[in-house]
Amino acid sequence: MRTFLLKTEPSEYAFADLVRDGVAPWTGVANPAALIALRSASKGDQALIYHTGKDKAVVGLGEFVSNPYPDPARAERTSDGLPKHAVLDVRALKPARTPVTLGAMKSDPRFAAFALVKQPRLSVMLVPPALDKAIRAMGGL
DNA sequence: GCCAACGTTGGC
DNA sequence: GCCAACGTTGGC
Repeated sequence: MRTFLLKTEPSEYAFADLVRDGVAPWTGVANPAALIALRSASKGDQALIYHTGKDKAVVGLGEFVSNPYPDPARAERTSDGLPKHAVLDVRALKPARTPVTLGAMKSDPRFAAFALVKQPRLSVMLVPPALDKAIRAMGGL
């Protein structure tokens, strides 16, 4: 089981919406690096859900309940003829007891090399196990 | 195939 | 609301 971080703008789709929906396809990933990360996920992997905008914090935990599959809403193909956009179904597991803020991660030297901090605009990334543990400990997840 | 112009993301 | 960082687009 690996853990990924998924960014979302809460005014568009918040963790609370995922809790309400139970399971939802994680759509809208267009950035190539984010798509590579998303395609590397599999059923059973977990996802730290991060709110951009005003919150700027990991606010909850989810779990992938499918493997990546082509986004049925997007017809674009790569030059190889493969579907360009991928989607996974995510199930809400639980909210963070305490949101883990970007500020808290930035001020913690363990996170210095973390993609969330180092690579602006990347919306899907693998979370290294040590940082996954740290975030879960900090957030009560 | 380069790269200038433009668009988007997301923290500040 | 601003703008830095990065992607994408399109003319050449």
